[in-house]
Amino acid sequence: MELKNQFTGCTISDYPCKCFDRLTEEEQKYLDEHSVTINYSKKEIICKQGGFVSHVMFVTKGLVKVFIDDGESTLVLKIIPGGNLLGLASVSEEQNTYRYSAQAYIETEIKQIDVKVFRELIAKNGEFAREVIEILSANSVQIYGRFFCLTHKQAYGRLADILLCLSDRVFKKSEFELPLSRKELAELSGMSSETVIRMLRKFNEEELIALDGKNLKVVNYERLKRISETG
Amino acid sequence: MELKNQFTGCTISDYPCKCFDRLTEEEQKYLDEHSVTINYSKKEIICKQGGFVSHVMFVTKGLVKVFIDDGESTLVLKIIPGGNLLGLASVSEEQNTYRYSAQAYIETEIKQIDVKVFRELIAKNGEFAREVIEILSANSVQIYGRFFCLTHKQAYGRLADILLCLSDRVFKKSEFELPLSRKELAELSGMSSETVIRMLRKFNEEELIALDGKNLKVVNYERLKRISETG
DNA sequence: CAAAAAAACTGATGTAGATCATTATTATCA
DNA sequence: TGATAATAATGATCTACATCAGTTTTTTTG
Repeated sequence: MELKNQFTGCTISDYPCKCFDRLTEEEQKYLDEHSVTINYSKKEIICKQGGFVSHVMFVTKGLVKVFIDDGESTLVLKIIPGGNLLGLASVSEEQNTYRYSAQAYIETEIKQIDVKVFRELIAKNGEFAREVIEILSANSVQIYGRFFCLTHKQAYGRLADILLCLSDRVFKKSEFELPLSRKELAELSGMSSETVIRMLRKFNEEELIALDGKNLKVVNYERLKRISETG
Repeated sequence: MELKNQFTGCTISDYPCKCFDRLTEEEQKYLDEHSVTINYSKKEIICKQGGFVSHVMFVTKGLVKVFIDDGESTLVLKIIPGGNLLGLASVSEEQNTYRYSAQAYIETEIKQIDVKVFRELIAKNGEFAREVIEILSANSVQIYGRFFCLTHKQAYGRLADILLCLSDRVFKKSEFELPLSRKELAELSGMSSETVIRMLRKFNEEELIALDGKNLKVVNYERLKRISETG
């Protein structure tokens, strides 16, 4: 009976990017002709908040941090693993500048798609447009959840959320090597790195996780989930 | 030289809703035939998070609060004055339930548009689809700003932000009658109502605003702006 | 219009998590 | 490979804001 909604602070949307399936073979080819693939190494900036938009990007592989900052502090909007679009909001003609920055957490491959071509295809192919709208909508929902998480949950819950997100959606296994530093993890869960460190230790001591340096294993999924839900 | 980006916690997007202008006369008529206008009085719920989606809504006049909650606390995503779409994310077929609730702050008139018809028009009319994408993108940008504001600014800055937003975008004048209670104002700026009350008094004492009950006047716009920017 | 309820206000107290200061460890590089 | 820098870890302190507990004012309603 109890209707307890839950919002995960999960940083990625779980809606798969299917928009390219909607293109005809010809359109696919046209798009490919106006695309180019680039590699970024760890820490490299992929696009900069405020800079002119020229491309919509597709993350082929890797892991990308999408964030905004005001010169003093940083808010991570989401992280994008391979198989997802990046900078989709830029298809908007009103927004000729990027509203956020993107940076590679690890080695990352990006397919840059000419934004004009992308726009053309939207106007021409209604099914493609529809799928783009699906993705934009899913992005909104993801942001809402993360927004709720960062504003209304306490630190333990936020950290639990991020760990579950990494395990469930990014690496898709219970044991993995953390590609993020404690500081990056802190930024991601909206707290200080000292707090992250203390809380990770606590989780480790209570055997919710098994942590050894960068190696992390989710041991007690259920309790972690409960912490994520209760705060 | 200093590139100091600013994010307003402003709760509404300033991008005008122009999508209906993209419809042909015939399409307009078709849409109107599948729309209906409803009036809501103060505090009435317009749609409920989790409920089935049947309509996209257009706020003809009034003021609407869009929020999510987990049964314990509430996060106001945005407030929507007359002239804007509500529940646009619902055009997504994947999301057959509302991801947020909406409630009237004051007497509000809503035009309900059959979501199926709305979707049809998107698939049929590329220009319409493009404009819908514009709006979705603008919404994202607005949410990012608010997200940043609520997570990174301190209480004085958040409150200043909201007051400026009300003055600049909602009422479009420097003196107006607050339609929100202190509690609602608190919810909107992500703090307790006691804190709102104390801070409003402080703003009043320092003559940044002139406050008398529900009547509010922005006196020192510049300083309020500075407070909103610095924290 | 009196009584009840809700909203506004005020002061006192508590606390989650930031900040600061320092040491230990790991990674980087000449 | 040793020197240097970055990251990780830990304890002590500090603070912005919430929470609590109460009073006053305004609004609602029978």
